[in-house]
Amino acid sequence: MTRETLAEVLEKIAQLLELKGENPFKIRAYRTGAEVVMAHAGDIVGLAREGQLEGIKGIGEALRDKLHELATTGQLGFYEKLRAEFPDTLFELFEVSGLGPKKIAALHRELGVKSLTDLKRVCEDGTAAALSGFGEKTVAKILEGMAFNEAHAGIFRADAAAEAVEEVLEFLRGLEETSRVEVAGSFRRGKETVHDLDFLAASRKPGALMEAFVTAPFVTQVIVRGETKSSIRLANGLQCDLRVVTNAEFPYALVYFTGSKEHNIQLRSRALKMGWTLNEYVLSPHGEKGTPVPEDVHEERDVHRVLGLDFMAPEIREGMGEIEAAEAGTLPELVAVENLRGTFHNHTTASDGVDTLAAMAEAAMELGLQYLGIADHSKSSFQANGLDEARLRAQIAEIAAMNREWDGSFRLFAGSEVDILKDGSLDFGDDLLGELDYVVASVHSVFNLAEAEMTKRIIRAVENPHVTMLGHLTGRLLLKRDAYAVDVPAVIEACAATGTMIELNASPWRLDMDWRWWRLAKEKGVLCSINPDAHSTGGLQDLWFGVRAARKGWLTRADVINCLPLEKVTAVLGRKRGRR
DNA sequence: GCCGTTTTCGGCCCGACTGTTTTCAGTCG
Repeated sequence: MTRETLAEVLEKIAQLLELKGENPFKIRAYRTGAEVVMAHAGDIVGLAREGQLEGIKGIGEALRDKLHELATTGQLGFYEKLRAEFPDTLFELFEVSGLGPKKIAALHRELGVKSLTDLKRVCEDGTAAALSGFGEKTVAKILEGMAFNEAHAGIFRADAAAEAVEEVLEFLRGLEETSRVEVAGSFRRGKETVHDLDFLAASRKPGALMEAFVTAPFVTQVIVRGETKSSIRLANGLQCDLRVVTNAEFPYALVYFTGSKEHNIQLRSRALKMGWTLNEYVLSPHGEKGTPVPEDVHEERDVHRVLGLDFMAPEIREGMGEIEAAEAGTLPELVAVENLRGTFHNHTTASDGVDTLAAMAEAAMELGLQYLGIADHSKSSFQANGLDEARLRAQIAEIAAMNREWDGSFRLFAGSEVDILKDGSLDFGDDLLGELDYVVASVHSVFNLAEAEMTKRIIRAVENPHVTMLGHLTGRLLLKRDAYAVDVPAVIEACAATGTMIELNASPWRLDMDWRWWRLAKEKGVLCSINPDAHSTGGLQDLWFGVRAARKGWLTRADVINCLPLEKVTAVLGRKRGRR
């Protein structure tokens, strides 16, 4: 029994109660319970088993008993009984944008809809549109939502992929048949989403290695089983390919299977010009009077070296000028996670975070950071329990008091993630914004403006001298919600003109602003802030995803404000206000 | 279903938007 399972069952119960149209506050109690279970600092599973959940806020008598039953027996009668009332496949419908519990319940009750297949049918044959509360537009929206999901089916965010990578790599590294193993493909290149995972191993006993791989505990399906290549599927549906080569082939194979395709094409044509032919296993003389092949190739960087190139980090291998730069010796020294000295844009229990100010600070110190910026939501973000003026002023005072305690060894910066309202004005007045160490301005509402209007709105916010940085520029949620319409280059231009930084939101759901825009931003002189948008202490770890995206955008430590040490960062935070 | 206290039950986060309605329900953030 794991923490995740406990929380999952509570969340599932909440969904089932929604379908039944239960009291919304009871439903919320189960949701809160699930969050509390996930966020609890101690051994929540052990406590549940021992019946020691007393005194945990959000877990009352009923949830206490249910968690105890679940932790001791692995089952929960109440849950099983609820589940029996609806088909399991009905839950797929919750993933469709525009469909909530009421509509799903109606579709199930009135039309016997049990699955996505049923849903599509009743939408297309007109029966859904005839239901009370439904209409043409509703049905069109549902079909649109289904099409979006279908278009993104089989794609996984980097966080889900990262967990799988860790598990598979650990397993493969533990095998005696494995001499070397790496993850390759788009995951290694730091892409924000992946279709599948590519693993590459070197071994003298490929047969035994393959056998171990296809019978590993994480395998739910063997798709292909061969001597040098096998494909399996994990429980979450992610496909993992393993290719096994010899030690001598490994550097070439790693280059080849890391890609990208465009990068590889350019590399191969470069090899041709030098009298070689390059494939996934070897570099060999090309044609009659081919060039003799260098022998000292043991690592990936040796492949680059013999081709007359500086080492190119996997993240920049997108065929976007990296080979030319590697030849000229002008590749940037990419930012690394160890370069980060602090970070901005983090939430606490004051708004919608699950950990306190003190806990967040503690976690930042444990990560070796020198400072942490707090930016809870502002009052218009009701759903996130945004702070009003009085609560924010209280938080500023609380932060000041904590900073006095630390005596300069660590610092919290008092900020706000202030809502950019529909017209581009901000949720707080300039007087209050002026009391903060820094301000992140973000759009959280009215996503459906026309591009010109949205662009104008954001630029107006950026022009406020108190806005230090722009939060999650496009509002996208990967695989869930597209970016709203906005002219990104125009916003970058405005940020450059006003001395406003742009956030690289490191949450694996966002990774916004997208890596494809950072080279333009850098060229314009816009500073980046890699922000985890952490809603818990664990969320600070998302910085890792942000750094990967920053590296894909060719950013160096000089381009990222939170690489600055504490003694230098304050001045840069205040630079925009100072230039008025 | 939880919490806090008024110690036995009432309050629990709010507003915009959309589409279906004709005054509001559902969804989303």
